[in-house]
Amino acid sequence: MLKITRKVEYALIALSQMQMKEDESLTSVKEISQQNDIPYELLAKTMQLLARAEIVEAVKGPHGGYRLKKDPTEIKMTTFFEIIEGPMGFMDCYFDSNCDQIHSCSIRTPIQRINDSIRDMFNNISLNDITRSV
Amino acid sequence: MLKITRKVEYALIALSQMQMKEDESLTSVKEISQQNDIPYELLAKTMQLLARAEIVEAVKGPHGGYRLKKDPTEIKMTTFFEIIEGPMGFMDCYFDSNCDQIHSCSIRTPIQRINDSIRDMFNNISLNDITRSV
DNA sequence: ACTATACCCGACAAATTTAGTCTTAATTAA
DNA sequence: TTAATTAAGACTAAATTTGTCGGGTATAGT
Ligand code: FES
Ligand code: FES
Repeated sequence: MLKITRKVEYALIALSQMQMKEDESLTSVKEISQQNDIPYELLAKTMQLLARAEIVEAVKGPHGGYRLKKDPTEIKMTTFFEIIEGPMGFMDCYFDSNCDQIHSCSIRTPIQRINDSIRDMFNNISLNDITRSV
Repeated sequence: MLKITRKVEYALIALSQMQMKEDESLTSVKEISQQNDIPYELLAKTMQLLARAEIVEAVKGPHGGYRLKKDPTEIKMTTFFEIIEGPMGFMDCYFDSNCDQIHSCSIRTPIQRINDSIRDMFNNISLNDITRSV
């Protein structure tokens, strides 16, 4: 119930490796997947999500690959998670508000508070906090 | 990836309702499941978990049911979650430590930190913080 | 003693979500 | 032109969550 998914894990590993390299240098999916024994296709799709969100920049063709586009210091983990997995909520009732019991529900408010706390927490952790080498 | 499960949700609703009643009074699974439109069998199994963990006390026979056994103020949410769902970790590698990459893994330490933050957070929220009426 | 009502427990099945695969583009360096 | 790379989406497989079933045990009321 509080577990990171593979896609997030793979993305973090990838970005972490990219950050260890020189600024403008490119890293290919093949490289990362081989070095870390990550399924190529899955990592590829995940990198595409990051590219669409402009976290990384893609360069096609031979010797192509990805490089960082945004400063990881400026990216909140909340944002990062949602890029990869979509909206993040501790309970369903906040997104699909077609919950019948929404008026009578006794735990809605306190769960909402927890939800906010979790978001606060991840708003205050940057991508760089996880992917930096030091 | 950060979502409460039904079993936890149902347990919280149940405990919340029980807390609204008089101290020694009993509440049956049937009662809770009907009033909140929760699948009877699933709620029953969930209550059994709480009974085994001595969060609640079961009384068998006609007019039986459950009553609170421990003070909800004294129960950490971490404990509560783990009673219902088993060990809670942000990444698998902490429990089944048969991860090949555990030595070379670049994100292990930072993820560990997040894991600790989450646990800290839920160690500082009591069951009562969620189930109290006021 | 019998019966109805409650909790107990584990095995099963269905539904949902996550993980992984495959196929077909589009781009570009050499 | 060819090989290497990203892009995108459909598809399958595995894992997890959710819900069901069938048989127990205990006990209050009669
Ligand atoms: S069950 Fe939907 S708001 Fe509580
Ligand atoms: S992948 Fe297992 S410790 Fe990082």
